[in-house]
Amino acid sequence: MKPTYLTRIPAAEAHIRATGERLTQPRVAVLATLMAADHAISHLDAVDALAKHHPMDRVTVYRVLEWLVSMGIAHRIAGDDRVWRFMLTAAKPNGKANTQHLQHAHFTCNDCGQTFCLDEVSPKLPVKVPAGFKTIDVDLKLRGQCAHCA
Amino acid sequence: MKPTYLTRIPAAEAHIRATGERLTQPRVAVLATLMAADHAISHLDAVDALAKHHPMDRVTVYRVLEWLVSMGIAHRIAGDDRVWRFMLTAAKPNGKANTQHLQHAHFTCNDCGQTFCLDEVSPKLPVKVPAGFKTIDVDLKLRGQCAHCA
DNA sequence: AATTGATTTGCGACTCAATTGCATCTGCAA
DNA sequence: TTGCAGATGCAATTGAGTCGCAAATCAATT
Repeated sequence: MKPTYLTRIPAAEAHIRATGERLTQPRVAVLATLMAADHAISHLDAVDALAKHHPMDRVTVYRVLEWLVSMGIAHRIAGDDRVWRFMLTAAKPNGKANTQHLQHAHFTCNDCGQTFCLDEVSPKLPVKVPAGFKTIDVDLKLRGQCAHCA
Repeated sequence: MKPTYLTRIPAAEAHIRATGERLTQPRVAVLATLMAADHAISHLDAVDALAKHHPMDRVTVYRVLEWLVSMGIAHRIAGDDRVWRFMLTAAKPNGKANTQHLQHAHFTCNDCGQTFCLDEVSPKLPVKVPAGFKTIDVDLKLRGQCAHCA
């Protein structure tokens, strides 16, 4: 069954409660929206999706998204169009759970424009940094065609 | 010797002439500025740097930068602050020429904020894409401390 | 050297994602 | 139930990047 906004609400509530922070309607609604998406969505995507079930101010959506990132529940991806996109930290196109936290790998489809999270990232980097450079964080971005558009 | 704006002008002129396109003052000045930088610079960085030797309209700088990218002379990097940064295609922190295909690997220093291009990128990707996904382009971004800030 | 015509540049106005300030509201604990 | 820190809504603002158009510039040709 495809996950929908409504079926995600209980899980969203539980997830937010687990943080120990305040449980608010906007937080539940935004997180449920994020959970219902199988790819990274922009702030505007979220506002549009929310308008149907739970309309709220754009600024609130920005702030909730930012809060979710600060809680480690979601992460932010810089798109080629200068628009942030957001995605659940654990979500993957194949539905597997997240096992590694060191690196992010994203795949953006040139045709439909959707961005997916990839797992199976090996800790071995294909690049050498110059002497004296110290790597702390890695972000790998692929572009091409997703399975749906191929 | 540290490359400066003035010493880069002849090389910039030659590079632009080699494209067969029109040789204009703004193109020379922007390219020389890019050549004088050992790291990726933003549009605003370029405008500020140019103000000293060759002030020009900020829109022109945008257009020249874009033109340099379309000519393959420079490339564009999406920063974490939603600002594009530009860099000579061949420039590397160690001065070596570009030899490999695994497109771009960049290193951004968390302390000074500068972005460098990395070479020695192997064509082996540390990630498996799901079945049906076809990778066309790759962009690898590292964050950490550069040699100067370590 | 002057003419011409296509490109490029400068300037102003504009777009749009994202942010900020502030008054009001709300979740939660006492 | 109440108090209040923290969250939300709304309006205004910021700042990178873009667009339209008139004026300037490059380079090919006479």
